[in-house]
Amino acid sequence: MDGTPGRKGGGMGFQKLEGDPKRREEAILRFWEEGRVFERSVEGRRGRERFVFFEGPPTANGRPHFAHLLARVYKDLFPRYKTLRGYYVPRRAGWDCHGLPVELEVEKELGLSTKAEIERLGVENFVRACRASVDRYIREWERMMVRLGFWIDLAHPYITYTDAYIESLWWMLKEIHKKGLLYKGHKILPYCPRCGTSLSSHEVAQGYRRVADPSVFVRMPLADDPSVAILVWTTTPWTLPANVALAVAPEAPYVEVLFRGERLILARPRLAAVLGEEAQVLREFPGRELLGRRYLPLYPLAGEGAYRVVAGAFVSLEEGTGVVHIAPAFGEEDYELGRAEGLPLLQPVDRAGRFTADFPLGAGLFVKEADPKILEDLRARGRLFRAETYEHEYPFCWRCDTPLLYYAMDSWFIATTREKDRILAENARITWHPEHVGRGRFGDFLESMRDWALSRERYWGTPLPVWTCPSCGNQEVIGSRAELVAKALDPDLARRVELHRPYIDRVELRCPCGGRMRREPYVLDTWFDSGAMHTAQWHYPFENAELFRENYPADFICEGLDQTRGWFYTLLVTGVLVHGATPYRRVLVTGLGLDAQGQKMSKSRGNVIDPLPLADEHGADAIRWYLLSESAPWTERRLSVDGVRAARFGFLETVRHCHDFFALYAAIDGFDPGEGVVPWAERPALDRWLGSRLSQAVEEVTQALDAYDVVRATRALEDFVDDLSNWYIRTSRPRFWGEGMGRDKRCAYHTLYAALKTLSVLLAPFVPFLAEAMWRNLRTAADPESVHLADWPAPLFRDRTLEEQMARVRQVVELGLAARNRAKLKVRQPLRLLLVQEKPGDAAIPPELWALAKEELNVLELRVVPDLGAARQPRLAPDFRRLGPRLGAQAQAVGRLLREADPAWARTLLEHGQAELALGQGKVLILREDVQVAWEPAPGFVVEEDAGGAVALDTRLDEELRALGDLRELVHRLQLLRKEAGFEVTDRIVVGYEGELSAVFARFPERIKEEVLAVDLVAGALAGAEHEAELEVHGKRGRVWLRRVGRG
RNA sequence: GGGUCCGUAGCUCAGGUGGUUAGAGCGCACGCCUGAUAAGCGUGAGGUCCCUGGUUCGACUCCAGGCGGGCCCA
Repeated sequence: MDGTPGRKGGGMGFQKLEGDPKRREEAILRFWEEGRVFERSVEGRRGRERFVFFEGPPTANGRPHFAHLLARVYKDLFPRYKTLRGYYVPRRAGWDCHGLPVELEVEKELGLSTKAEIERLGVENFVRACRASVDRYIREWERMMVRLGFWIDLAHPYITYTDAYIESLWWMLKEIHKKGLLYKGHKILPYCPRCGTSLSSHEVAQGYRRVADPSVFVRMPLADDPSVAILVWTTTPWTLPANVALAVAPEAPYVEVLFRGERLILARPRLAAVLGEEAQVLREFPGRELLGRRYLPLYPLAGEGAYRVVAGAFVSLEEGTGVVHIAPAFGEEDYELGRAEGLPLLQPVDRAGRFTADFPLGAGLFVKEADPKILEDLRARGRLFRAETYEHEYPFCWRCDTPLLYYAMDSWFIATTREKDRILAENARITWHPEHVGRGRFGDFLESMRDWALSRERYWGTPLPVWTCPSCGNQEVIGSRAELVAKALDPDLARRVELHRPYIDRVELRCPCGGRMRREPYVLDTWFDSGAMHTAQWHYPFENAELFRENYPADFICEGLDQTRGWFYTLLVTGVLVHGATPYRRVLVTGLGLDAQGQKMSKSRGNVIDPLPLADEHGADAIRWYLLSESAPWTERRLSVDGVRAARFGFLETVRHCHDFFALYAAIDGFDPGEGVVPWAERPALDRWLGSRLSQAVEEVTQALDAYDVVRATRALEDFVDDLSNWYIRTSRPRFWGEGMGRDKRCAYHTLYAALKTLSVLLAPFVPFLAEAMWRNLRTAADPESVHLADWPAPLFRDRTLEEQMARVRQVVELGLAARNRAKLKVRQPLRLLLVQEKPGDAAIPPELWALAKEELNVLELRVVPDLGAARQPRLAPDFRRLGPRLGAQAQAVGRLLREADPAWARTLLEHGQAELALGQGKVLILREDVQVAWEPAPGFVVEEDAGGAVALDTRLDEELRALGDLRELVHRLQLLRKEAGFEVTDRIVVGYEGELSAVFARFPERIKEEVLAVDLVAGALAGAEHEAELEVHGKRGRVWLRRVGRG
């Protein structure tokens, strides 16, 4: 690695890891780049079974933020994991470059807001700006992906704006055309007046919002009897000028009522909701009686055939009045009905969403802004019955947030509905995580499928490859550049033209009739671009037929829930229509990213977190671990910086400390992993336990990842690291302190080494930087250079008995520590005895495991006993229901004596079932049944008990224990002084002492020398001392001097 | 209105197929340990497991209904 000032030890030169996440990760990034590690991790598996991953291309129109990372971490995790498992996992980046989002960004940049302004600037200039904008954002994304360690081939991405990509899209469209599924139609479509184009259903789906709209009831007086009015309801008053008919349900009951002096007609089921109880029903009749009745128009813009009542199958009796206002230009049902009924089509609104001169009252106003004016007018003319507001979901343009209008438009469609069954059947073959999205949300969406409105009247997009002859109406769908050249009037132009507007529009085709065919001036819905990547990324079928075949379908894709209607849909549809089968087998759906307040994190809300500074502060690994371990991928996530910090300090730093502990001693001892390996079966129980736990971790992580259960995998890793750090290393520390390299120490080294090395591989897919840093430090010359080039580990062995025994011992330790805590006796004070109430299996636990508990609890003896009788004493409570009747007046006195009874006497009673109690001059015979018993600790004992067991701690101190306590305390102080003096852990010293403490030095000279690495202890002041201090241990004062004599 | 998910400690979240006393991390309080040390550990306080009803010997868990929230669709 880089210049970490680690201690160089033996041959391996183990070092502590760089502690600063930014410096550590940047060093790893350099290593990866210089060593082409990603490329090698892929190429090294060439020839093995493939694991196919498709990258859902980010839209290159904004900077990446924290919420974007959510799917990204899983998109990186699984390919990395599969690579370690031995699969060949090539994966290329992709960039979604076309479409409204990009145009919008550029419009903002150039200060444009209408299509007219774009035309004035020139489409060529505009399109050039779009490409430049895309290129700029791609670089931002690349920067983020590199820094966070997302491994994907950024050098060879698929880019949707290239001619090659576009050519593949043309080929696909032609295939779809050949199947008769491409058609031009005239339909009512959701339309964005600001962008000047229609939108497809999956685009509309992105933009629903809850809004308050007017809720308006209007009177429509009958032409032949204006004293009676039909009551009509609408939430879009601006469509009223285009009204040409009213629709009723012919079979439903309608009523004419008297309400506050006027006569009104509405559906019977709506009466109570609209008019309350007040209305008086004059007559009831079926809706069909109203058919053909004429009414007085609000605005008489239409001529013949308008303003009559017609039948509508869709009329709802659940809202409004049961009479629906019909404006064929502004609603799909209205349009269809208008065609069927021969109603005129009024279109008083222009393409920018403003009223035309046809409707002078609102001329020039945006329709929604005209609402108040229309209402005011209707009120003044007595036509307004009631106006309220109404909260409902209304679609807005998913990009520019303009309310969408429904317009009758010419548009090109893909007849997806004709292949619906096929698409549904293919969806059934996809494994969804979570399962309910595929069946519920996505399945439902497929069920309600509509034909895909494919064309956009815009500029920066894949041009629709359809040419039409103005003279004969002949149409050609072009499926390749070769075909274009062959049919072009100017083949030379066709050969070199860029396949974008405005260039492509200059290419004209020769029509058999002799006419000059012009291109239909549309571009494609950009979702077609990304949805077609399964094919277009290879420039198939013009190139790479083999690659295409090997990579279809993908084994795994992963994107956010918002892609249900987006990429998941268009990918599936294009795949099924063109290739007849689903393009992906398994999909992992990630949830929305919210901010700390629970608001969706989005650029427009301004609540985004920039991942790069966060990565620099806590590390990309911390971001990853946070996202991966906190909760299931598909849950909605509140993203917080605190969570990232917690992931770092709660887990990653613990891992690093484990590694650094090893590195510290391995360097001192010159540990060589190739030497003196002791077979696992011959190692101490503690080591075998860790080996078994390690194997358990390997099993669990493997199973969990195979099941795509990431949280379970991270939990298994956290549990293992906790055991490693808080039990294995904690209890093994003294094993690393001794001189030389004895057998036990060797076992400890090899065990810890194996655990850390395997751990680094297990961690590699999750936290690739830290794992790499560990691996780089731990690997031998025989190991791959990078952990990401290693093989996934297999479990070594499991010893479940040993795992259970260790769990039991740790439980005893917890109880013992709790007892100490209760007794307020610090662990540094040695105690005589811990009694453990025996549980099944205890007898089989080997002494070396119990020894760990003794050590941890600092007791001289640990004894497993059938019961804790010796440590407890009974306390009696008299049962007056028995004593009263028998003893009468004496009962109270006896009761008092029983309560205060000597424990020894009480024990006799319990053992023999009866005992005599001295009462005054006489005696009373007390039976076992006469008392209730509560057990309390005997003097000198503390008993600790929980569901898992019970222990009793002997808390009595004698002279020896106190002396040992003094010793331990003194040693502790001397260690602190060593640290204070800045000595290395290997420095040998001489200690001088004087004062009351001399007694402790004199009593335990060898123990002290050993513990504090002293070669000599000298009574009195020490000449040339480097450090000197006043000490007090348990009331004994004194003075000590420390001096180094050389390194060990 | 329909689909779907969620509702568990102050916060963020776990809790196959129903089973003693509902957990973790963070935060808080108290303490411990310290040759991993600008680290580590333990203990404690803190819960009507959204509500109501049902099934059951037993429901956080299953069923029904409701309330609240998110996303999506009409």
